[in-house]
Amino acid sequence: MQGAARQSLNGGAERGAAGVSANVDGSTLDGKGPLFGQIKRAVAGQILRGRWQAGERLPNEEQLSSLYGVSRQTVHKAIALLAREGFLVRRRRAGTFVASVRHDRFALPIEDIGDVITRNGGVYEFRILDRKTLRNGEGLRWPDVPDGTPLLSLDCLHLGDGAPIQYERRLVNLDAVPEVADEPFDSVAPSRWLVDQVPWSSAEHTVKAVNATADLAALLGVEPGTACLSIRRQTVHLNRSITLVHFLSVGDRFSLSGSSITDSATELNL
Amino acid sequence: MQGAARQSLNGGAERGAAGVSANVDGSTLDGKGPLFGQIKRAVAGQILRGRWQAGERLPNEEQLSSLYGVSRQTVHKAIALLAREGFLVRRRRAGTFVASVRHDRFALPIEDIGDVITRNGGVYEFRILDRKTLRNGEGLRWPDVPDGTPLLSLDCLHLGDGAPIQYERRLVNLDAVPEVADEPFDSVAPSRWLVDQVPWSSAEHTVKAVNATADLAALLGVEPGTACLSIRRQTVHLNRSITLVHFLSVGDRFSLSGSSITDSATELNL
DNA sequence: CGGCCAATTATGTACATACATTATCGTCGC
DNA sequence: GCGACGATAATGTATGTACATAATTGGCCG
Repeated sequence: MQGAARQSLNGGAERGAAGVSANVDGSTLDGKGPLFGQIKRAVAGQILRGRWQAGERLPNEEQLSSLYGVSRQTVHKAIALLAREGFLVRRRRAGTFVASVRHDRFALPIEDIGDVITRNGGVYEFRILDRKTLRNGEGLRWPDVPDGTPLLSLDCLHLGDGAPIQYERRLVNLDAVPEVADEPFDSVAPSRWLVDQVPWSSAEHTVKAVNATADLAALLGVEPGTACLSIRRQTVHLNRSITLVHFLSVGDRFSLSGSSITDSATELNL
Repeated sequence: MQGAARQSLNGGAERGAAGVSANVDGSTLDGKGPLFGQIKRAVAGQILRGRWQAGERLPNEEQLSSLYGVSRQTVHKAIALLAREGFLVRRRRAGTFVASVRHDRFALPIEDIGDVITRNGGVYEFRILDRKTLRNGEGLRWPDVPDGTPLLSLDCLHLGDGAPIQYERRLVNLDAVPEVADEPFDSVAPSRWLVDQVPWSSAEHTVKAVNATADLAALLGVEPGTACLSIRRQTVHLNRSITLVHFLSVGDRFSLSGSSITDSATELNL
């Protein structure tokens, strides 16, 4: 059907011929989905199968367009996407190269702990252990926020089926989110509330492993020294620091898992 | 200069006029960088500043194009990118909507431990502690690979400035990567070698915190029970499992850090 | 020989146009 | 009223064309 669509799109004859010449070279399009996607798969396939080696230079857009029998823009779109996904590196005038270093990242979901517990069929609760307002620099300091800024400090415990899973220590910038001062957090957890209130944001994360202190161990109901996953997150919105939060989770009750960021291979069905 | 470029691109008069009409609506382009980027910033700005609320419907491409005084394709490119980045949701015939749920993920870099140490000015070494070949199911089992598959098993220690940083326990599928059998790994570490050999792949990861066992603690030179970051990674290439690796790192000598996957906000300078 | 400058080449952006695709909406007929 | 069905409105894809931008290349000149 897609093939048929293409036929009707561009009066068969010419592009049909071009298609044939492409096949000669072993660069066949599979006819599934949009043309640019077919080009992506074709090119990615060459790379994944090692026919185009790392560092090697690809034919230029002009050549690829005649090779596959499509317009340069269509090739451009496909190649530009592959470049954006990290498969290729492009340099003007120099050409397009198979990326040599996989600047690989893996993606871990940032999820509300409540969602995770609920999704896994558990019963989620949270408790606010402590709540106070203070000014930055008095007793503690949040480096990325000016001294004297009013802050809301929250200590919170998240439980799944009654068992403590995660301890949360949070600071919220009251200059940036003054409404938070009036929120009792008796039904909705702070993290959830913030997600709902502050529409979009970027964040920085650090993940490490720590041994539970005596206090923390008591809260989480484990032996002191138990390994805990520590996730520190700072959220920024419109260049203003919104919240700084530190999650501590019992190692064997909580983990992060995810797949490679470039789901291209999956996407590309290769 | 960009502004000037645009002037010369499209004979000043007409688009100049369109630009003015856009300004009336408060939707001014900043004139920095490519047009589609300006559109992205303008639209993302509306969202980030809450003028376009979650779930709300945007003007269609036609309207946006006359609003900003650019062609529909340019609008399309900008909007399609924002949609890909998760800011917008698009449905044919229905329109474009501000995404309500932030399907947020954060990205952590997967880097060669050697690179990390070297980049931080340290001296990197590694030692192969144990190397043997075996068949899957004999003594241990890698679930995603058929029983009986020949495997290479490697135990490896990574050191920074002489201090153990990370312990690596790895299985390599010899059916998928037979060349690995002949590689002595006396100068290049297994992870590095595999990255170089197996061109592209996707991977699954799990991160958690564990307490060091006595053996592990001895290897890493820490007290038994010290919190360690555990990263398990399974790599797949062309639907075949390549390698299964387990990294264990001393909590306070190693951490993962990264930023939100949608670096759009950063990208967009908002 | 070395450095500067101009030609060249490859990618990047923009517009116009056309047609494809897909839901939704409304209408017609039962 | 309700379902089928076609009109319609939105996004999605593809091509042609033109020009912008960047960087390599090579030649020219000192």
